[in-house]
Amino acid sequence: MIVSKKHISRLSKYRKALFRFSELGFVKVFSDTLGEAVGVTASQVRKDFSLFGIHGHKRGGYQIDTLIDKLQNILGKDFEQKVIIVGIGNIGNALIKYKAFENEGIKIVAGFDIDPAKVNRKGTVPIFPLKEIHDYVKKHNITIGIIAVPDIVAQEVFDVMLSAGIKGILNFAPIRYKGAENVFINNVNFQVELENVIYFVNMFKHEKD
Amino acid sequence: MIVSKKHISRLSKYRKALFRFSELGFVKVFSDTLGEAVGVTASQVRKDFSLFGIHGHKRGGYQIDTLIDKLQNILGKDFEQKVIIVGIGNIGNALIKYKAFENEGIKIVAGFDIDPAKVNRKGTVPIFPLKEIHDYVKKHNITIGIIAVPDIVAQEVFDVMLSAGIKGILNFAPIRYKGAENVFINNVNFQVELENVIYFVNMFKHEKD
DNA sequence: TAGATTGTTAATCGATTAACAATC
DNA sequence: TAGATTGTTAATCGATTAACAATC
Repeated sequence: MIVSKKHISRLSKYRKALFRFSELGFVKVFSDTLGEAVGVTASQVRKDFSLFGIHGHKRGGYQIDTLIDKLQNILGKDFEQKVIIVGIGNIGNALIKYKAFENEGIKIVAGFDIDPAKVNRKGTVPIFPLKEIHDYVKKHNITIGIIAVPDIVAQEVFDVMLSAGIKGILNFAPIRYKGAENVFINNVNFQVELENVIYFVNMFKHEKD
Repeated sequence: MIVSKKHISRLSKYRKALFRFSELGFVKVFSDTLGEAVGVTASQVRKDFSLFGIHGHKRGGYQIDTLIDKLQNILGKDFEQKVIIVGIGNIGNALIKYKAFENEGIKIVAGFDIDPAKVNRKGTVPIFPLKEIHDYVKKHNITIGIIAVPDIVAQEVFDVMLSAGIKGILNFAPIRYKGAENVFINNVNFQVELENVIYFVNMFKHEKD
């Protein structure tokens, strides 16, 4: 079987729950306890671990610290993951300041924007002109980027990022990219997510009639 | 069959593509054209429409404007959807300023925060103290809210929102809420989304060895 | 009419859950 | 040993795709 986004999303949640358990002083955990903490079945937990070659002890459950180690490794927490971001607008800025990344081995090392007014080479996270992205990415061996630019320029920015060597993108522009064969794209679309809430709330409303 | 998040997300994308087609002067569309534009199969398109009672013409495809009308109705675009947001930090602010909502029948009508320094009753989007949320939501009959507060206060904020009458939440706090039986929650988790990109890029890297 | 496209049913694929033998 | 839990296989569930009769 092949690993899917759902698998990684669950591993991420297991990891988080395990840190909580560990802080509470627990040393081992059972699949049903962990499943309950994360909101999945015990079967799901064991199946997921099995897929990634993670083994527990019959009757003894899983050792929390070794489990965390394995998940750290799978999720790329052994090294700091360097990420760049293009588009220093509202969302770009929010992500740069997003605290959760810092403690999670994810570091936004630089931002890029076409607007010269946004450039700031001396900030905690330096912001460079977009045209410098190629050299920066090559020089620092960056493979992951975030797109947070307006729709109209998204394809153009995407092309530049790919040619610079970016292999994976977290994309906030509601766009289907052309030439996306050799790059992993993960889309986040606020409008779609909100429209889901709107639909299901309205459904519930009408159900009651 | 029951309607899922995936259905609504696809309808949202069909809708967007249809507006593009319409602007280009097209009046009808076939399931395979629309599918290609959105990145799904023609079967999927027809199945989706069928589920929502949307009918085309054998041999004649679907009339774009009536199709748009139906989707507008399903996705709640007949009326302006009023939304409140709690937590006026980086993400909260970014969402308030997010342009895409404005043209899409979604309006963030008010923000709430515990920090008195954030309060601003006269802004384009007024910001009120959190304690006023109950009265506001009741008075304006709001059912949808966004949570963009730090993890530690998220459950508390959630409880207040529910007691005020909120029925659907777009949630940015990486938290599983207690007492979430009668409310629709849609979670957005930047860390998990980025960890997915990291995992699949690293996989690709190691595959090449 | 011949050809093309819908709408729906059947087949396939994938993901989750249940069951249970292995075993600590 | 008896009881509990893993790890894996089988069963179920759900979502997507294929196929094709209906028909414009």
